Amino acid sequence: MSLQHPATADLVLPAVLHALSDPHRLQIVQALATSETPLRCGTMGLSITKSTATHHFRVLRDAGVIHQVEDGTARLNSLRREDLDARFPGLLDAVLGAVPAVPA
Amino acid sequence: MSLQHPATADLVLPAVLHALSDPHRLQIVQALATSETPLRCGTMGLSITKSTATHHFRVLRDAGVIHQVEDGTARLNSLRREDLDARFPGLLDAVLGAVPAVPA
DNA sequence: CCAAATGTACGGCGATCGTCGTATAATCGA
DNA sequence: TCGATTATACGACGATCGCCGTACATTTGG
Repeated sequence: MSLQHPATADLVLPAVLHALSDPHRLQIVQALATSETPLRCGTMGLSITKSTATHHFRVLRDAGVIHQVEDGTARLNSLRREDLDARFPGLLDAVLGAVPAVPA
Repeated sequence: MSLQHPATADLVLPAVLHALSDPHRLQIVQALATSETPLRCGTMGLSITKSTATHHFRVLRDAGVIHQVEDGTARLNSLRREDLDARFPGLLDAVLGAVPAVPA
């Protein structure tokens, strides 16, 4: 049995924006965006406990920002780029472009 | 004494996204975006009490999304378009483009 | 001057959020 | 088989959120 993900048409803006409004979740999204391949939960350098990380991944998945597939004991995460672009054109790119925007 | 607004350089993405993650606040932002001139708080058809509205306007102002100037007993609200575009290029447009995206 | 209008401040309410610890399930490697 | 690894589930905690009612401050108009 696979994991629950909202359909593209069911993505709602407030939920997506809320999912993106947490620094840790933004870090996850950025890590996925800069990766060629799906990433496991434990490989993103999050400075939080595993249970908290699980919570954040769930928020992102429930909002439709990421897609998760089980792979043994691990879980492979990927960005739902096309779905987000289809539903909210330009939004993801704008957020990703703004994330590293805290230079010296 | 005028109202407190964060400087453009002090705008932070999570706070802005959080401010935009509420339907009522999105409604305010959309109303301001589609208006040629600044709008008073009471002219946006919000189905909430005045004190709740005050709260939402404060969240938007603290995040740097809107600008408020006092005008007699009223308060004139405007979008900080240029500041947001400078700090987070494309973000506001993407959000505004996505807002009416819940048709039948 | 007084009343109406506009919006804020304060306090309270239930709900959600972010965090954690502990316990648990599932898979892989020795 | 057994232990290590990966991640979840559950319950708890304080903090914040969204909402409201009431009281208040300020300005405008009669």
